[in-house]
This record gives sequence, C-alpha cells and structure tokens, in this order.
Amino acid sequence: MLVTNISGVSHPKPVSARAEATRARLEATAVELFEVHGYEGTTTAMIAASAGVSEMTFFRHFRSKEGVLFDDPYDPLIVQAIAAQPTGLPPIRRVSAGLRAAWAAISLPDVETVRRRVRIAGTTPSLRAGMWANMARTEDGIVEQLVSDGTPEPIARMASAAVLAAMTAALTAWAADDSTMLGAMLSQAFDVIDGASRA
Amino acid sequence: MLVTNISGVSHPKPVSARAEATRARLEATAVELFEVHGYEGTTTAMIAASAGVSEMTFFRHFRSKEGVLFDDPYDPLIVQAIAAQPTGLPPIRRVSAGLRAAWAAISLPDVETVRRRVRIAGTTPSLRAGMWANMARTEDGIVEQLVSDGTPEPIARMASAAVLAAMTAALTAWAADDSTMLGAMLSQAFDVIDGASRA
DNA sequence: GCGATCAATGTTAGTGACTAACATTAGCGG
DNA sequence: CCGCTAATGTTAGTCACTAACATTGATCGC
Repeated sequence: MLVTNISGVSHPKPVSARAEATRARLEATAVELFEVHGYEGTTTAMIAASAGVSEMTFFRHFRSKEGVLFDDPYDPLIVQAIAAQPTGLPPIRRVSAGLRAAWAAISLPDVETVRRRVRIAGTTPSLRAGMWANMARTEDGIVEQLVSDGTPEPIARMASAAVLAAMTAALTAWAADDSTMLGAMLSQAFDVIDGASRA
Repeated sequence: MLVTNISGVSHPKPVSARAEATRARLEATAVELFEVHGYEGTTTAMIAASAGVSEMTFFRHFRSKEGVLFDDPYDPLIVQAIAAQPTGLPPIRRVSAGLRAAWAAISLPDVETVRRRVRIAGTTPSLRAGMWANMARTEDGIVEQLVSDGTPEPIARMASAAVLAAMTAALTAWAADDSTMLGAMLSQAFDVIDGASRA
C-alpha cells in the first residue's frame, strides 16, 4: 500500500476479521512510533508491545520491519497502461506515457496516509533502497510487457528503471514538502524523462 | 571500488601496510566465498575465519557485509564532466551527456574484478538496493552541480536518479552476460535516456 | 449451549549482522 | 632492546528474523 499499487489491488491472503484487525493495529502503531522515535529508533519489540501482541505475531503479519511501510501487491493497471501506448515510441517515452496515463486515470484513496509513509521512507537513508526494492515486481512487469512488444531486454530494463527512479524521486520530493501536489510532482518527473524540462 | 569511482580515487584512510594487507585479504576471501556459497550463504564469521582474523576485524575494515562489495569513495570526475556540458540542455540530457563523456574519458583499471562484483550484486536481490545506495553520494554531487547551475532541486534529483538508474541497469546487464562489452552497454543506456533507442 | 477444530497467537531457543568496552599483541622508532 | 601506538582479539551484548512446538479462541456441526 504505497505507490505502485495505484488501483487498490489487495493482498490475496484469506484473512479472518481478527487477523485483519491485528494487522491494522500493528500497522498504525508502527507508523506512529516511526514518526515519534524514527524508523531506526523503533524496534519490532516496541511495535509488538504497543500493539499488545508478541513479537512473533508482528513477523507473521509483515515479512520484515520494512514490510510495514512497503508491501504493495503487484498492480497490473500500470502495465496495462504502458501496453496501451503506441509501440512506435522509444521505450522510455512509452513507459513515461504509460505511467502518466495510469496516474491520470486514478485518484489515490488516502493521499495523506501515503504521504506519511513516503516521508518516513524518504528521510531514512536505509529505507530509500527499500522503496526501490518494493517496485521490483512492477519493474519486472513493465519489462515483460516491453519485451513482448519487441524491445530487447536490457533496453527495456534501462527504460523502466529510469522512469521508476524519476517517479520515486517525485514521490519523495512531494512527501518532503506539504505544500506540493502529487500530480504536479509526477508530471514534472515525466517531463524530465521526456527531456521537456528546461534549465 | 565499483562503478561510480571512475578515476580510481582512493579512500583517505591513513592505513599501515599491515592493515592494508588484511583488508585486501578479507576482500579477496569474501568475493571468493560469495561466488562459491552465494552472498547470503556466506557469513561474516566465515569470511573472517577464512582470512585468518577475528570477526571484529572484519567490521573494522568494512562498514558492513555489503561494504565489501560497495564502498566507492566519491569521485568528483563525474560531476566535473556534467558541469562541462552546456547548461542549455534539458537536465536529463545534461546528465547523460556528462556521464557519457566521463566514461569515454577513462578506462577502468581491472574490468574483470568489477564484473565479478557487479555480478554478485546483480544476482542477489537484497544487494540490488545496495548498489543503488552506493551511488547516493554521486547522486548528491550531481544534484548539487545542477542546482548551482539553476535547475530546481526536485528536477535535478529526478534527472540524476533516472540516469543513474539506467546506468545501473546497464552495469548489471553487462555483468550478467560475459559476451557483452561495458562500453556498448553504457552507450545503450544513455541512448535510452536520450530517447534515441527505438522499439 | 457444547464440544471439536483449525486459524491465530504465544513461547522458547536460536542464528546472523553488527556494536561497545576493554585486553592483548605486533611492529616501528629511538 | 624498550616503549609506544596501531592493529587485532575477547567478551558481552542488541536487534532483526526464523523454526518448532504449545496454547488460546472463534466458529461450526450438533
């Protein structure tokens, strides 16, 4: 539930109401603690204790400590939007146009929640990499689509990595400054990719 | 000593001959063990034991296990090359042109060593992020240069993130396939950024 | 209601990366 | 050869994370 899951695809876990409640409680507790003590200053033991469960239970609901912030299920919407772009475009343009379209087509459900999370990630050096890793599946999906339309794999990977990196930069810039708007930042990022941004 | 240290800038540590020898022994031992048992299958205790030192000594020479593979000191050459590009170009073009020039200007001392390391990093999911983190200082340097030439900071960060991401993709693609040449891969990456790459 | 069942949680014990504090050794200059 | 300091060793810890097994609790057939 961060940024590459644009349309709100949910986890396939067949969860009971109790489990879902526990997960939600852990998630909320964790984010609050991160904001107060910082990510590194918050231990998984603290999160579990504050949520009233054992540490083991924390790891049953989240793959890792990072997993509290990053666990986007793969969202096919992005890949579909890219597939819809003309194959005649240079790959990087095709990806940027696709992402532009994907973002324009939706409206994020709870923008402020996302902003809080991205802010934590953007201000913690060790988490910047995690944000990137969270997009791995999305990158793979984009690459697969480009390749199936005839783009050589290395080229496809370079193009998607570049665009997703610019997008990530846009997200962290947006999260860091409350006066900015997500749409505007993303638009700037795609403009940068398209070489349309000057100076 | 990986990829963002193009001109061989060395660490500023005032090292004795003995310490340098120990460091080199640990480094070589570690890479060999990584290649045999995989990165995750190699413990720091194994590395230390194989090198004939205590585990503590390992961490005195390397910040972390990842640090064995990634510890590029910041290389000002790249930033200089970017600074030399015309300020009239769109930021992303300026960065790609600068990196193109930087890579053309040098020849990597021991290409095969680099390839071994990048291969380990590229084939270990948890290390892909580390490669990226290793370039943080370089990214910051590029951003600083662009900003001092009038580019707004968010734009500068989007542009450098995008180009470095494409470059990283080129490096992993090169390392994964022994029949490819580094220069050709990098050239392709910059072509992708410039939108010159078709299909 | 009542027990059975299975998911959800707890407990315990461990591994591996990494740190801090303090003790020891080894090589160099005098 | 002595002493000094850098380099290394030892010990004892913290924290993220895992495995194996025990326990609770909600829901379902009855």
